[in-house]
Amino acid sequence: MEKREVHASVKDERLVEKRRTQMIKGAVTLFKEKGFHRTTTREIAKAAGFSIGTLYEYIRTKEDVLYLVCDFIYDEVQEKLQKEIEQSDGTLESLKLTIAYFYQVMDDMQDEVLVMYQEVKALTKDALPYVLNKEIQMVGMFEKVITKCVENGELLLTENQISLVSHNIFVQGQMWSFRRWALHKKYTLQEYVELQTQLLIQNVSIQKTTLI
Amino acid sequence: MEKREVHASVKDERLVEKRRTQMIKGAVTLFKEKGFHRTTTREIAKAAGFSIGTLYEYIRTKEDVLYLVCDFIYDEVQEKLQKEIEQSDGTLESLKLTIAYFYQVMDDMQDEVLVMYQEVKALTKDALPYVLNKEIQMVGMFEKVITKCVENGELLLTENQISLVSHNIFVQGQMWSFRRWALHKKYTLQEYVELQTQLLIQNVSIQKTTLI
Amino acid sequence: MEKREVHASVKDERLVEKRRTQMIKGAVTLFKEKGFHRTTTREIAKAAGFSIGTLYEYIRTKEDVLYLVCDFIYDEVQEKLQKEIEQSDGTLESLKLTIAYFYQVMDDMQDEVLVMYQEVKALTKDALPYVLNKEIQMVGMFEKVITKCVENGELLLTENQISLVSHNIFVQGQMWSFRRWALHKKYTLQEYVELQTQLLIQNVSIQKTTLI
Amino acid sequence: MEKREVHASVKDERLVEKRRTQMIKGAVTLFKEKGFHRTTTREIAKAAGFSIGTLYEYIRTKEDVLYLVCDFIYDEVQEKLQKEIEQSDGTLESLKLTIAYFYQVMDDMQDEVLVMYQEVKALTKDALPYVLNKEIQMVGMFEKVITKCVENGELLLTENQISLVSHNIFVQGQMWSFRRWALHKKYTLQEYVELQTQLLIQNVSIQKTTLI
DNA sequence: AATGAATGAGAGTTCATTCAT
DNA sequence: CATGAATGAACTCTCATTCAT
Repeated sequence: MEKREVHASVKDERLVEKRRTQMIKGAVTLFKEKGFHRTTTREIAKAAGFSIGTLYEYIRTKEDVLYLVCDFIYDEVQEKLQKEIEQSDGTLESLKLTIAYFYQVMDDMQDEVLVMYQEVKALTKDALPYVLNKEIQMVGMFEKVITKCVENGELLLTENQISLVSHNIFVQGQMWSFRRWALHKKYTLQEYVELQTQLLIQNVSIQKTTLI
Repeated sequence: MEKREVHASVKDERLVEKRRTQMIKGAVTLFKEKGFHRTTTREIAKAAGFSIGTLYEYIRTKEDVLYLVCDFIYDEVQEKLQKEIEQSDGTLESLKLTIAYFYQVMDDMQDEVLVMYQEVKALTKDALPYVLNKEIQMVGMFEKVITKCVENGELLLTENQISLVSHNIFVQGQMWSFRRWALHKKYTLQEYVELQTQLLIQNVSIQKTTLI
Repeated sequence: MEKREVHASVKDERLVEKRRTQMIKGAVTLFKEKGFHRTTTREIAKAAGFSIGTLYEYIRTKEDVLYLVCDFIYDEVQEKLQKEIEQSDGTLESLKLTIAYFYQVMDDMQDEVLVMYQEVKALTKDALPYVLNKEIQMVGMFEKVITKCVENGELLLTENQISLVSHNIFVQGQMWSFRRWALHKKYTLQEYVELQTQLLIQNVSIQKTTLI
Repeated sequence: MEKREVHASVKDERLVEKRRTQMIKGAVTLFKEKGFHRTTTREIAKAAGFSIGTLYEYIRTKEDVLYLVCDFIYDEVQEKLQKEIEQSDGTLESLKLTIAYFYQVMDDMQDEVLVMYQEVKALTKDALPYVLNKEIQMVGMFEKVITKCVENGELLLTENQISLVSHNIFVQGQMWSFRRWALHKKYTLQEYVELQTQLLIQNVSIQKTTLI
């Protein structure tokens, strides 16, 4: 699925890139604080460091900002994850590392994740498919790694199970952000990763020792 | 934690109850469709079947509606769950039934769950604690059932694990609503319950047979 | 000029009288506190000790309340003044007493005077003439007393002067209410009366001693 | 006492000044006609010649308009009076001229005076002290002029009397506006000035001739 | 390319008034 | 006669968007 183009009046691509980066950075902070709907375009412009007039040289509507923010966050997460996943070799150990890495990214990008998670529904109908597609892609990445493990004989899972486990991993990564009020009190990131990994993987692995 | 009172100008408690039910019902439909922020008070009044003036006889601000909706949904879910959980006897079978029942409730109340899940963050700061407390209570209910199983020797879990598993169950219940675009395509509710239960419980149970 | 009739649905004249007295009393307190426009009909009803529905059994519009309040205050002041004035015998001494008495009434009815003075302009166009007429009557009362003094040879004033002095006396009586923030700090009522009387009367009196 | 700043979103000070002048002019006309409470913000905007949105670029609340109006009128009156008073040389003649000039200003600004006089009480609690202070200042100006006359031996008045006479002058100036329904029928401005001056000054002056 | 003043549709909320009980 | 729930017109204020400079 191709990227939705956000119209800019300004021609200089370099400048567009630069301004949008400023914009996204400012917007994330604001959205985290007060949510998309309670944030005004003026505030976004100000946080980005330019005037309201200038803001509208780089977007068409306020929702474009939200789209750009979501798009940016997905890309960021996906890019990071991609690199990690390419290194995965189908061993249980590498799967664990991938998951740990993903949770670490979720922790690093807590604010962004929270914003995205809470505000996607505010996207217009025509931006939604693109965004859902992104989610599918990301879940797909986990599916790929897990499938490798299964093919490798390290895990015993049906296709349906693979898919659901992937969803679970993904959502539990987000959970670290959106239920931080409960989880951060009880666990450090390390503990959280450790526990979730135990619950998710160890138990679905082919238990060699017990089988003997 | 005591309930936050929402002020009503109308004295007749019966009537207040009745009107608020109408209001909540209408509001849920609208919030599901367009979200809290895009729904106007006039639309809420109309959906509830009375005039804008009447609406404001039963609430003080628009956010009161959101609070009432959230409060109602929590109570509904909790009440249903409570009954089920009281019957649980600490066997694995009854735990499975409890989870299945919870997922069924989540399915029955899909719209409500989605709304609540997406709009809680729109609540005013002073309503949030009450709502988070509700979540803690509900997670606590699962903790209780699971603890029973552990004490019964049916499961082998540390306290930390019990807590996390409870969070997972709860979130995976909501998942069925908020990721329905992905999950409902792949699984029926029965399959979803079956799969999640397998992943969650069977693997953490004390595997009697394999231990022999 | 005849009294403007305020319509009441209730027939029992006694009751109407009673209810309106309650109403006026409550309204004065409220109007003093927050002004006519910021006072709601509900508040008036409550302060009067009955329901909003009952309030509207005794008036037709909110402005009727204001009219009744103004009418009541004028009547009260006028009645008191009338008695005093009838006793006036055209001596300077009795004029002074009349003025002192008037200022005393203004002091006793501070709240009412303030309300009336500040809210008359809120009266509907068709109530205004009646109210202005009341003012003319009251000024006229002073004119009469002063004229007596002039005829008695106690004062030397033209008709124009008599009229203006009467206005001055009247306004200076109100002043004691509406400039209380300044005057009450500096003077007691006695001092105020003394000083104003000096300035007003002594100096326009036929100065027998100095003429000798 | 420093001026209360009324917030404007617009930066250009010149423009703010200009727009506010338009606003005040329009508002005075409307307030005179229907009073502050019966005038809507839209009407004010329209009378000022711009949209409701623009109005709110220059004020924060409707009450700001009232404050600006009052502030403007006080400043206007005070400025005019200041110039006149500086020229006063302590002779009775110059005092008379000052008073005459003040009454002339009150006549020129009839509408404004009426508005201010009738609507000050509608100001928010936090604007009131500033406004009362203005009144004190203006009364103070008269006190100064009269004191000069006393020091000059032209008048024989105690301090208390000076203060009260100043209040009287001030209120009688306003009277010309707020009792115009009675006074304008009977007197021309000249006559009014003449009569009030006689009553106020001639009689408190040291009557040289009669003392001989 | 950047600015920010201007716009006005539309939002939340209030409250005088009515009328069935 | 008394009540108070219901009504909706009207109000203040906000804010996404435009466009002349």
